[in-house]
Amino acid sequence: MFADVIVDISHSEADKIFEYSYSDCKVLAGSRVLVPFGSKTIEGIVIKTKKQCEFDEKKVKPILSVLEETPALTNETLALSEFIVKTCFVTRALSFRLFLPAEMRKGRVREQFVKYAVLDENINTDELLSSLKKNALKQRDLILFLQENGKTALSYLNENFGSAVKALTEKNALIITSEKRFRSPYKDLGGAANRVVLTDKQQQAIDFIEKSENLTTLLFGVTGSGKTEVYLDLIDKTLKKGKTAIMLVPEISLTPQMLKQLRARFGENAAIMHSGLSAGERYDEWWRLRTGEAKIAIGARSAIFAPVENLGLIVIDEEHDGSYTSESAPRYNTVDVAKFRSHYNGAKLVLGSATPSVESFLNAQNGEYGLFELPDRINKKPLPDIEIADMRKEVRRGNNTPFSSALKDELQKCLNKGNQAILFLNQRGYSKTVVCTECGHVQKCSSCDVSLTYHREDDSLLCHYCGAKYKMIKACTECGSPYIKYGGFGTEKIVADLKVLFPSARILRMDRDTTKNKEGHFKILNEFSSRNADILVGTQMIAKGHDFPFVTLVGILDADMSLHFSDFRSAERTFELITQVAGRSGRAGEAGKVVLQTYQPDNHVLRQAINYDYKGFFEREISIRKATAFPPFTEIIRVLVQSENDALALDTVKELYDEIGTIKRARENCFRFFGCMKAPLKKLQGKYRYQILMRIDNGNEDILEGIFRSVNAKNKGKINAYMEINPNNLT
DNA sequence: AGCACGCCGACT
DNA sequence: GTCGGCGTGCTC
Repeated sequence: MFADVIVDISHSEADKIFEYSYSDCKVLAGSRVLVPFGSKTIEGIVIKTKKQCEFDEKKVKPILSVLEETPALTNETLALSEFIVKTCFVTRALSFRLFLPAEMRKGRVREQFVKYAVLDENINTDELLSSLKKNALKQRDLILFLQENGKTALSYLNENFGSAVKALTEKNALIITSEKRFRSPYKDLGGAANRVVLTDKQQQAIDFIEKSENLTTLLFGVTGSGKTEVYLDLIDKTLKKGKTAIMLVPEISLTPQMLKQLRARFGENAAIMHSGLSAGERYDEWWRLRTGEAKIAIGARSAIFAPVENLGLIVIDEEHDGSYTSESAPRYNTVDVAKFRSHYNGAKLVLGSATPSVESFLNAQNGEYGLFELPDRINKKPLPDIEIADMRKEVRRGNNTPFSSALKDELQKCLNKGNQAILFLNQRGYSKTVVCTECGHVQKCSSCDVSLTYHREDDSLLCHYCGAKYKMIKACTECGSPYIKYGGFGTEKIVADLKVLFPSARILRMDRDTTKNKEGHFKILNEFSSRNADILVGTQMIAKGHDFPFVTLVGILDADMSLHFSDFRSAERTFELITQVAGRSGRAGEAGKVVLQTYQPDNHVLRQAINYDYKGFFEREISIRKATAFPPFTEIIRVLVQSENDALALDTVKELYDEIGTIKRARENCFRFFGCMKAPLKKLQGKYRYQILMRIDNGNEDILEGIFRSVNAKNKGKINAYMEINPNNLT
């Protein structure tokens, strides 16, 4: 017999089928195998078995061994991997890695086995008992114990019966078996599940999704509308039908509270796939899903590749979230992968969001998705009032602090009442830039084309792009002047200023710097939710998911920041961010309040956000996208070329521009160049970067293949070139 | 990805 | 004359 094998080498030259022979019937499609390849032995995956081989039979080598008896990939995941190869332009080896826990490759994790002992059934226990010496009481007890309890862990017996175990083993009275043990994380988190009675609206949502003719439903519900209960109930129902489910949440939402809730509700049926797990735990959770012992896969983006069979439901919570698109190859789109699995299995797909991506909402309007709305908060509390603070007026009045007078007043009121406040600023560090007042020189990173951020905590200058750390300067590095000015402010400075304004307030800061150690997030969130602090200052990461009942004030310090990105999605991002952050205010007790500081108070995105007018925002945004021919009506393609050698990178990008130009000429009507230029970040981590931006009309994705081949051919030596489709950020 | 084979420049 | 630079090609 022969097998088509893909070897675990992610290189275009090795990205093809290699045929091997075998006689062992354990070789199945999807099996991981060990094969000789050139002078080495490597791992590979069988994609097909067959009776005839197409290659020169004399040269075909045999498969050395099958790594796991259960094939790691199923028919579905094999097909899905083909889909990834075709749509993400990656090698098959790389696509397979999505489906396997990292620990599985190169045998990095040893499975844990537990030994059990049981009395040999062929032995007459009465005879055995009477044959014992009178003082062999322990052996007697052990026999009686095993008679009563049957198979028991050897470690337990050794602990309680000591040498008697050894004695009976020597008499061949015991049969020792070894069974695989699964480490199950968060096992102890269980507790009583607090069953919530569903509201009529939630029940309607469930009925709608189940009865809908569309496989996909967009569940459009404001923050706090109880989407999670809808998901959990749907999962319950899926399990009762004997099917499996996948639930995806943004990485940041996988809090211990959430895991606890899920464990309480689903017990061992849930497998949690989380970056915080140890290698062994992750590996075991994967196998629990693969063997069907666990039926629900819960995790961030990558959990969409969970090895479950008989899939009945996929839930993607916070569907619009940026973390669902992969930043590195394979650059897959999670929603597209979910659609593939949903179609393959006839499984329902639920996309939930308070601020759906314009693409999803358009699909819902077109009737491609079902649409169900949860317009009210579950506690009937109105969404908090958002007040705009015009920072231009503040500056005119001579207020150069990061706080508008409105925000200061509200903070004071909030603290007086003993409530909590959250201040949001998407900039960590103390000051964004360090500028010389004499010559105007701005301190820059030596390997990136960006200014350095001052971090007062460790008195250093950090590059937020490559992580480089420099000593804080005493004088300008250009002119030697000691007069240095700070430009722009970050979370560190906000905390420092707050301490002056409100000396008795207890303040916490949550950003990448304060959460870098393990469980850092949870410690801060715990401190805050147990009311050990009054004000929480933070970046992006405080925006979603957390429910703090005593927060009555949210301050958005610089609402404009995300509007300035040269990205077709910046309006969408801004709307989403404001809605998410505002949703943290007034969740339980009294009505919440939001102060939004901006230099462009008339901006339509901000106006619509403060009125929670998603549909108004959508209508406007979608008409702009249509008029300007941007996604979802077209696809934006970006080719990036980078090299430590500036001239080489420039030459290469020009060559590529010419080559792609040839492709374009054959398809003029649906292909447009935006140009060939320096990347917005000309230099990053010591590499000079150039890009080609272009766009193709929907339905012409076949063009991508040719572009990809051109781009990939440049990848050798000191050149790194890659292609992105609808990139999330243009840096 | 590795490793072999192969064709041109600086030495024991 | 050889030793060795890494450019090109192959691995079932």
